[in-house]
Amino acid sequence: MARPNAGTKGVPRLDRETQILTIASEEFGTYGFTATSVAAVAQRAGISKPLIYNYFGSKEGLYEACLDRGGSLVADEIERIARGDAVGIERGMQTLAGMFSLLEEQRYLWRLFFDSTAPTTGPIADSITLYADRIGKLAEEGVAELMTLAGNDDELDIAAMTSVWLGIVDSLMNWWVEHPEQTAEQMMQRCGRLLTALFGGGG
Amino acid sequence: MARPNAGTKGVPRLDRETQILTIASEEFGTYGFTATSVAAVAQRAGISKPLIYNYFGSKEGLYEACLDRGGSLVADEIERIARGDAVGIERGMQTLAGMFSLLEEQRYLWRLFFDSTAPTTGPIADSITLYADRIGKLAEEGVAELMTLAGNDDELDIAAMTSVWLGIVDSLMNWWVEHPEQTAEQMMQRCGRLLTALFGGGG
DNA sequence: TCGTGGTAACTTACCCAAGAGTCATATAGG
DNA sequence: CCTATATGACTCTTGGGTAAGTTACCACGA
Repeated sequence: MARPNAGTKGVPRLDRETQILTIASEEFGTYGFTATSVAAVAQRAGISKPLIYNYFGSKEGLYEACLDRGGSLVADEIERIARGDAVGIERGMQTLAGMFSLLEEQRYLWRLFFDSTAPTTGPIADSITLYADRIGKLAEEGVAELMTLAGNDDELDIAAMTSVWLGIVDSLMNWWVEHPEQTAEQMMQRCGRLLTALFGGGG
Repeated sequence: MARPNAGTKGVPRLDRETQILTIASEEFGTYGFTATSVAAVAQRAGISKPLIYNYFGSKEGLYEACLDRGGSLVADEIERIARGDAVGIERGMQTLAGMFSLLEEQRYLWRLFFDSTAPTTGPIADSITLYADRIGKLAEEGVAELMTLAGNDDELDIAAMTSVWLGIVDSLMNWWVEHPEQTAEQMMQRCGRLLTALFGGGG
């Protein structure tokens, strides 16, 4: 039977994998794990579904590969900033600045680790936990420093504040996704003004 | 053919609808629109799937009914607080207090309006927009007041800050869901301490 | 230079499970 | 006997996953 194009493209596996991962990350990050279909990724990549299964094994395998690529990127950057000597709010602002400049061209990446539609058991959950914990741990460390400066070392307070901080980053990332024309630099300046308003407006 | 229990329960329609809505709201709020199955709701209610379709027409109809019940509840409360004379951070804290005491027994309700897996077109999207806008508008009003006090009236700044504020509420609600033993009163006191730490720790 | 066979890249057409939605029918009570 | 309440057993679509085959290219011996 005629099978037009079968095997005619000859793209090396690594190149193809990279292309698929880039597209898949964007789809997963934009629509979430559940709402993303493997067929849609294949179509956007201009290839057929089985090729993806051939290279990544399953939808979960594909998501995991996306996580591994994006996770190291984000976690490494946050770790780099954590090794600096900024503390309290200043450390938070520097982390934001790092995220903005790192993710300017792939803002959706942030959402991969906080996707509520991803499986909660199995290898994906493990991988998410790995990176979310790595990110969360650094966040908690920064928050704990801030709280200590204020004389508060209640564990639940720190946990709640960490959750709030991650929520703030999440909100800003989502807002940024919805305002594609905003540059990383503009976002950073905006955050500075918001902070000023917070401290000057009603406290 | 034998159909055990068909029609034997005799529960009045309104009672049954209320029971279904309570269960469905919890499922939708906990797992999201997509991940919730009508069959699961039916099973938890101890009835069959067709009865739900008979009363609510479709899965979307069921979700819409949940939104209508929960939306008025939440939006009314926030509006009540907005009519008070608190401004700036104080208004934010009062809104939080209102949410905590209103939703103590149904914390998942908050998530109904910010469910990323819900349809983005059709009647559901309209209904979500209706309530999310009502809530979002009040949030924006409060944020705008705060910003004005600080001498900032940039529209994008206000929009971003509103998004952050809603993200904060969202984080706190999610954290609360994961800490069922915490009372509304404890949450409120915790928020007070977090605010203190923020202003005392690194600004 | 020319087969020729092995392998990497790739596709069509299918299977199958899950879940939304429907139909025809059954029971109880006024 | 008529209506409201209720159900078992379907259908149909969507989407993850697979079997089996096709094409291009390259190494290698005659």
